[in-house]
Amino acid sequence: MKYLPVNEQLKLIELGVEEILPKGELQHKLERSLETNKPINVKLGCDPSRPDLHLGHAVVLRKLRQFQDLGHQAILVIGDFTAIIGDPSGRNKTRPQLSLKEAKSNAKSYVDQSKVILDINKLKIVYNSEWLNVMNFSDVVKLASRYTVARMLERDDFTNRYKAEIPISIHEFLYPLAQGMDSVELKADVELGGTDQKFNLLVGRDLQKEYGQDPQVILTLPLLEGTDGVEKMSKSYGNHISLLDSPDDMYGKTLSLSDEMIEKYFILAVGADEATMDDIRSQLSDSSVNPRDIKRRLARELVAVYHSKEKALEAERNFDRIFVQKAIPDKMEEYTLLEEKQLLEILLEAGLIKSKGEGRRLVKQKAVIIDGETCTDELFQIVPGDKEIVLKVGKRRFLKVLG
RNA sequence: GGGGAGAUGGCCGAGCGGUCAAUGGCAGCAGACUGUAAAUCUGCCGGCGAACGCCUACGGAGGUUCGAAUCCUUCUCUCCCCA
Repeated sequence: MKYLPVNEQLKLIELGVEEILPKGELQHKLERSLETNKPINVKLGCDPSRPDLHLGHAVVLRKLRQFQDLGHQAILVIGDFTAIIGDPSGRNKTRPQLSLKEAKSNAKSYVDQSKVILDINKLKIVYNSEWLNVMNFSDVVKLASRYTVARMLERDDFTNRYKAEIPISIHEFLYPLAQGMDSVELKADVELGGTDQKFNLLVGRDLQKEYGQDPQVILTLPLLEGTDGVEKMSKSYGNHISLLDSPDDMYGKTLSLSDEMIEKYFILAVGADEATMDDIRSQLSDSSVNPRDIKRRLARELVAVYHSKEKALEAERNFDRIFVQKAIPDKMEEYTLLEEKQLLEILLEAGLIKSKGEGRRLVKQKAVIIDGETCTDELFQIVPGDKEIVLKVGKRRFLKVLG
């Protein structure tokens, strides 16, 4: 493997990064790697407590990919064991604990999805239950003795919860230690994570020192806010753009972002280079350019990254048809009607509404459209006929009813 | 071990025997305006039912009462103070 000169590697690595601690050490490690012609170990832990990945995860995954492209060894640690503890980071509550089985099955789909970003052939995938699940109580005691309560309480989230009199369970203190053991086990040179992971990453560093290892360099990446532009992207906040989202959804959700997020998304989600960013920034500050058009470009590029260029253009055409010309999409869910049925019944079965109560409300609010006509009758019946009927609920829920 | 406080809808938080499917805020949804932006305004916001209404719900289980989120018993959980 031929490596780039250290300063060039550093320049790339630093892109879009929040913090590198300590930076000098990273340079050191890279220099040594160059001299010995050996890759450095770059670790990224993932929490398989949710089965699907979104753009927030993509930020760190892309950084890991970058290390792969630079010729280094990327290690994806599936935190199947740590998921049964539940990461307390950034939470004001104890996390639900998963069973090892649930974690494993989530992990599977996680790895599948990460193929979009990572070079799976060069990726080392490990499960931390391999070493954590075999530790016995005395091993845990020994491990726990290497850290103090005061240091644990340095964490904001613990301090805040403690002050707010919100419970903190003892096992939550074990989370950073467990994650740190991963670094020891893997002899990680670098560990990546979101800024909310800083504490956990530093604990890994400390533990490596305790175990006589060369401590890892920690590299944190900014957290990407979700479509609401406020909270960090998370499925539980419902503000995420999933890597599995269809091109249409991905495009649409991107356009619903607030303008302030455009720049950040270009850097973190698209991975735009400096030249592109200069261009984006100058357009954003130019009052004659409508931010919407820059956002459209963002949406196109985003879809192109996770799907393809063609899909991106198609998504844009669909979007324009639906939201600009207010027409109907050319592809939509279909429903085959066998007998006369109530409209609400159909919508419920097709999943366009959550309950009939919701459906009634929507009809009252003039949000249900049948073939372009606003429906005002909650009890409307649909009879199977020769021609298809298009049902629309709200702005974006469509259903084609076939007779 | 002792003493005190508390557990309410997705979240925060009122209510403290009927008028409570439960004030208010946030989030969400729909409509208007737009660029599926922001801001703003309006409406909705447990389920079933065309509707009178019925069912489920104020940590769990019992009980008192014509009637309980509200009172009692007990269990579970949390926080605080003392040892």
